[in-house]
Amino acid sequence: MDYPGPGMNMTQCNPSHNCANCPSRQTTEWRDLTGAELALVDQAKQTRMFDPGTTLYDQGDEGGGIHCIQSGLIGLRRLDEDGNSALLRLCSGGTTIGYRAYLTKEAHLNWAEVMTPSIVCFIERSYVTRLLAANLQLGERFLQHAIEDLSEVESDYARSMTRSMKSRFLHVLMVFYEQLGYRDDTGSPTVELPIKRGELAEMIGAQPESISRLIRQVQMEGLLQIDDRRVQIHDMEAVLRKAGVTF
Amino acid sequence: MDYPGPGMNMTQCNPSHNCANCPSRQTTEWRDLTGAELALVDQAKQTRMFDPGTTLYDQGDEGGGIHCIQSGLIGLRRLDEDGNSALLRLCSGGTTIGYRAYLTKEAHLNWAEVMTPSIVCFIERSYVTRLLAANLQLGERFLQHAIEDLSEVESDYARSMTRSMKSRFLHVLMVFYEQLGYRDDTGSPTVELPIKRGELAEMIGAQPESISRLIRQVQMEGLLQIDDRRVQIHDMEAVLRKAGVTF
DNA sequence: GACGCGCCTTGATCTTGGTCATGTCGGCTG
DNA sequence: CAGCCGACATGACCAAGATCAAGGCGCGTC
Repeated sequence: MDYPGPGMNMTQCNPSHNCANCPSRQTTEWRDLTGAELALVDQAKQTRMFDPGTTLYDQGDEGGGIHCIQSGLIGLRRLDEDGNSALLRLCSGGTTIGYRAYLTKEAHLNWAEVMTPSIVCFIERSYVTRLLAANLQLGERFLQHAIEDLSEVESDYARSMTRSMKSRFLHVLMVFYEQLGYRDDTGSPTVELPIKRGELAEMIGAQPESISRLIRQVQMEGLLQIDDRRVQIHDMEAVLRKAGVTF
Repeated sequence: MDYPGPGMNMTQCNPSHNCANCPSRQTTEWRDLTGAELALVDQAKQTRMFDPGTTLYDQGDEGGGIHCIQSGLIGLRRLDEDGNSALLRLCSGGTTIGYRAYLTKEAHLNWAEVMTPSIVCFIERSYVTRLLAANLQLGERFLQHAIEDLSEVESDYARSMTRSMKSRFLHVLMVFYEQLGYRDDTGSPTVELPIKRGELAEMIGAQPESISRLIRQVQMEGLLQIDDRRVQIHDMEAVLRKAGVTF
């Protein structure tokens, strides 16, 4: 595991820090653990740095415990029998993944691939079990997480059945803008995409060539401009409308 | 509300029965309630019979409480801004729906339409809250339900991105066969579809015409035979393979 | 510098599925 | 019985994307 190089878009964190001062903890299930419980997690967790392209767990692996992303970007992929892969979701710092396989005691249904240099903690099954028994709110937090994931996937699913590639493409751009967007020097809404073209394609069930064509098309329509991974939105109104985003 | 007519494929149930002897209760979240808790549900619940085409709740409605399907078939639909509708899921007896809106205190994201004559109980928010406080296992049951729904929707979502219409069509037929299938006099695997063509189309994000064409196509390939709503599977092996079902 | 490689783009062509128009069948109603 | 309506089927045509093939560009390595 190399230390992530300069220029990478990630929070620089000391991997040997403890949970009590983890910048991401407040958005995780662990947010209402007591000091003693937190100390248990600290003692139990294995913190590691991962390079892009590496794997946290494979589809079919036994779900030994829970991964807690401190920083970076993790993609959850699903592979079907014919080798087609879909990128179901991207998870960044402050998210736990693998909780479903833990709770059902079944194998992972997805495959977790590191997309950008990441720091991820792993908490082994037996410790999670102890924590769940000790802290009743923890179970509620997992329920809440499951419900949020469910809402989001269900929306994505409905969208995949009713909207065109273009609409879905614009939608993922808007999701990235919501998470990472800013205004550039000229005041234009701008966002740096964290993933490459082929991965964008996998997010909407398209081929990479279609993404290229969609980019050209929406640029010619004057909706936005994409250079490399920088997206400048020129007509936010129209983009939101075509993406099917409600106000 | 008329009493469902003869010939409909539904469990005949006295709508004024109590939960303790409800045939569907063992598969619901209420399965481990105590006698006293069950009595509370009995007192609180409103049981009604619904005709096909009627609505349990609309997308956007406030999620007042939880619906518990005793018998019949309920479709959960999602409508987008342009009026396109997707049939996300079918729920039958022994399932609770609307728990997400209850738990998040937000509006229903979907729209629940009655597909076949159904008997459905409604339990008002305040009673569910009392039950959740009284019985800790109940929360776990909802967590379990959310996780099962999540797994299923995620699989459907991945399938919608990676597989063709034909594969997805065969897949829904297999799901129906799994739930309702039987062997006819000649021993052929057979299933009576509970919904019409247009609704099959909505389940896979297609148009009704495409379903007609798919039917003709798979019949000509010798995979199966469909007359009206009766499906006879001739080559189960091939159907399962093309549906992407793993053994 | 030459080469290879990954990522991206583009064009040509083909396939899939959508759209539109029309027709049939069966059941229901005046 | 005539007329109507909803569900389904079918054909002709069109459009959105996939597929296949080729090439450009940036970057690391020998």
